[in-house]
Amino acid sequence: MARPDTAAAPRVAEIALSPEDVQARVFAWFDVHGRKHLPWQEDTTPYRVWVSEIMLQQTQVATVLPYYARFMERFPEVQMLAAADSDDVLHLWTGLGYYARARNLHKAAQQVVSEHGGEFPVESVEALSTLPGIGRSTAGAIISISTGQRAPILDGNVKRVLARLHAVEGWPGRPAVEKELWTLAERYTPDNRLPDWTQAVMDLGATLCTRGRPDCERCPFNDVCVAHARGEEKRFPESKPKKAIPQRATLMLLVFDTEGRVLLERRPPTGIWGGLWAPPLVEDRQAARDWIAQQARGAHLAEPLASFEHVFSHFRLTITPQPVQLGESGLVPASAAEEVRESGAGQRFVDPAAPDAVGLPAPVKALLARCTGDLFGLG
DNA sequence: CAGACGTGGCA
DNA sequence: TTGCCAAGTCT
Repeated sequence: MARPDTAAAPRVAEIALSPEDVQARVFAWFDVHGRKHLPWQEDTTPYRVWVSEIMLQQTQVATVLPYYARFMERFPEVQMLAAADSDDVLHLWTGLGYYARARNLHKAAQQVVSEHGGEFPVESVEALSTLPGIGRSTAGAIISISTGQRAPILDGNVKRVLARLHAVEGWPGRPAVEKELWTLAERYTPDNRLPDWTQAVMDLGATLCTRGRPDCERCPFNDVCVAHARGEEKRFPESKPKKAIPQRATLMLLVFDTEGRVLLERRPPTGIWGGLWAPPLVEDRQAARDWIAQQARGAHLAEPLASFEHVFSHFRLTITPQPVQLGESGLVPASAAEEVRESGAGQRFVDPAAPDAVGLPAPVKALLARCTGDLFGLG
């Protein structure tokens, strides 16, 4: 009679290969084509692997490389990271994005030192996952790479490989689909060579089974891959449902002191650019006037110099820089700047030419460079 | 569960 | 120029 798995479109198609066969092919491919000399592969302590895995979340290897080098030079051991000032950690993360990763990294380091005697709890995925910023996949990667214990991973690369190999229907962001992929990841995870396995499956996805132009010619599974057999490798994994992104607008107050330095405020610990430094952001001109009345008496607003649009994955932000002129003529009287400077904690002036001295969001850095140039041009 | 959270690369 | 998305986790 009609079998349900062929009558209705199956969510997951099976392949004519045992897990042992799959593992053997992956290892054979990895031995020839895998990446074996990335910086975090040289000395696979839990700490070094952990830092790399956090940086690599939603971030490509080429982007991470320089950040990882600077970070490990500054914080070679977890104790040094735990003892560091949060500004130093954020500074090293400037430009990498997803700054909650840096905040969690710092917090987790302190937990490892204070609650685990400086040793990462790598005895289990569950124990490791209690640290902030470490989810199931990152825990699996750290454990398998640094200890060799059997622990599956499911990052974007592995999702793509498995979704194509088994023609898994649905967007992997949906929990039900992700669950199917975890089941497959668990099935194929071997009992030996765990560090190689974890690196190999990610390499396969990152260098061969890529999103845009999968190189099926060179793929060790091109004879069994269901998506490839259907000529639909580009259709898997299915993409996220599109949604119109909302618009947000904000004014950025550019307050300068007599030395041409710009005022920064520390942004709230949560939300966009959380914990980083940026010029004060306000809703509208009235809020700008209120801010000035409170922070720098006697100042007045000038016209905006330029506008800047930054597109995040989930909203579009229009930033209109609002220079604040203090006093009657020229730029800023020292007395007024002094007033602002002393107005509260969480504020500081920095040289726009060297904004990297503190953690600063990339778009803000670009905007500052433009606007200060314009402003001084008026000079 | 669905949305929030960055940036740079690429077509 | 615009849209999509890359080694995910947290709320």
